[in-house]
Amino acid sequence: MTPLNFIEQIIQEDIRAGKNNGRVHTRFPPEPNGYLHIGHAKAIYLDFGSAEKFGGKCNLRFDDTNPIKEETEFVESIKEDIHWLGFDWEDREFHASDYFDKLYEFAIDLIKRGLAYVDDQSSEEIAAQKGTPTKAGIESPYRNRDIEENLDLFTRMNNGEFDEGSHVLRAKIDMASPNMHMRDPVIYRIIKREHHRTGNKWQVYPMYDFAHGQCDYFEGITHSLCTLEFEVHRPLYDWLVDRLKTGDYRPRQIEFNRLNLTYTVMSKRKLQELVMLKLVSGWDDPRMPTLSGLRRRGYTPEAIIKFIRSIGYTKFEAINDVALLEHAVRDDLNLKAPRVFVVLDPVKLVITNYPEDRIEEMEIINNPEDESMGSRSVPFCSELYIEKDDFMENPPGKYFRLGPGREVRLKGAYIIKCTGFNKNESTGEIEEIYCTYDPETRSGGPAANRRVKGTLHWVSARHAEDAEVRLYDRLFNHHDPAGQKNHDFKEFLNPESLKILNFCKIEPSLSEAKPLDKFQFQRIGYFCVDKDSIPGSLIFNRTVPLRDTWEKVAKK
RNA sequence: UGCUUCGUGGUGUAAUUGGCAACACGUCUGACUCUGGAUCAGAAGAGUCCAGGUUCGAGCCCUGGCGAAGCAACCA
Repeated sequence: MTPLNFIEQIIQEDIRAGKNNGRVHTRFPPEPNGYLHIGHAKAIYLDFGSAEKFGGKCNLRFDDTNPIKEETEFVESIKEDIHWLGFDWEDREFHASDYFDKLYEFAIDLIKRGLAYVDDQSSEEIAAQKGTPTKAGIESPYRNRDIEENLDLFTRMNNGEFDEGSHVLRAKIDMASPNMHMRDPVIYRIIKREHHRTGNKWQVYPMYDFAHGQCDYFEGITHSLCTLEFEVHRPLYDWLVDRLKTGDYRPRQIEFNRLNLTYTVMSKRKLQELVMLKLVSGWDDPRMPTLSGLRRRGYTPEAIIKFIRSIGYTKFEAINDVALLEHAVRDDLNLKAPRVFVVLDPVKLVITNYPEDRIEEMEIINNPEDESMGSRSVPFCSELYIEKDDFMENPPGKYFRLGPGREVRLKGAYIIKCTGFNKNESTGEIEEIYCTYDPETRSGGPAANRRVKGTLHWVSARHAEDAEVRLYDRLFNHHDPAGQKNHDFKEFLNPESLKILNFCKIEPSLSEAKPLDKFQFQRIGYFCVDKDSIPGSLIFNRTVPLRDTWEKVAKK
């Protein structure tokens, strides 16, 4: 049992205190103006997870109060991503726009109670009167218009009689409040744009602050969980709910820290910028922290949830090390991903004493972590490919792989000894390596236990197929690209975040792999079949490399 | 010279009627291994932003500082 986070503790106390008859009902309220990212996954896990933990429910509610920014395309991707993560809202899919009539009525009610007024000033004038955080604002000349005039003007605003920006409806609260959000906030503005759900029914649309708490109230939400930047909105949230509610029930807003990850950016605006400027291939580019990007990269929902559980929920604005995310996905894929042989950067290896016309089928275990995943057979012959990296002409002592005169194990096959190599003298490149094999050392054979320093993966040159492999790395080369004063985050894009390898050699069993299938390329990393693959021309995305201690040794 | 919130190993999170600062990631050893993976064993690393106070005893309570973030969209 993991201990309850501070929000779950509050919920538990509310239940004990009998608030809202002990009900727990949360909501996840995305704005359909972009794709969900891993920060949303943190909110989703809290919203759906805590409801589930206390026997409550969680609604999906699209916060679609601004028709300029929102589109149906995003609604579909958001639903797909939530389901992918493993959560379900059953029949409770709502939209803020479902409540436009009720919100409008409430606005009328506030006007009638003398708590809202129409302001004819421009946004610049209103902003100028708002004051600053350290200086009180001044009241609008329209603040004390009479109720009938307000009613008439607001009605005409919605009838389309006025231009956008010419009038707004404001709540009448306190222009001297130390909280800027209480200084007569705008609650309705004129927007003459077709809404993706209500069409042209409305000419006025409520602001976020005028919609969120009331929608919570209409839906019977008990705990409205959001990120820290809404902390200063809470007095306004409560002010509005207080004027709307008729009984004891009331929703409660609680704020938690948003998710920040090192070496990436998390704001929707910045992600959108990367997409628009084509600095990435799209919202689902495998380097993006979007859920669709992570999915395409090869992340599993289980890995994402495990990561989110490990970072917790607090009020401290943290930047989480992406290494923790990478650990979570390795941990998950280690148990799930079948092992296969793929040579990324091939060099030909010829076994000179192996009969040229002979082919053996080697039985290879699919996953040493899970026997139930069985085994497969991999063809072996006298011509193989191994990694260029796995051979050195003059290897240092700590190098456990192949070099002149050295012995290594070919995994699942034989021990071989290097007898020579062919080097292109003009380029310095090794073109072919020559070895002899010891027939007694076949895996499971009489001399199979002989110890050698290294084990290499390989593929048969006569059976291998070509594939494209995309090596993804961190999108940025600064741990906090968005947090650098006087620098645009795009300055820190990592020019090596994608390397494409075109003639990688894959073992024959992989030819039937389907998009999203995940594998461990033995000794290299975890990879996932890309959706752009077509039969006979596979593309693999690197999810994350294996922990590689040789790489560390080599750097020293 | 406002309001709100936050300061615990490198990173993140615990320590819930005050009781030896714990866990995970990362780092570094070593063992094992037909993946330089995984697994196993171990180590280093904070005395809790600072200064006072209450107390037998303070990360936790009190006072005063310091530092950081958010807030001045007809965005959410």
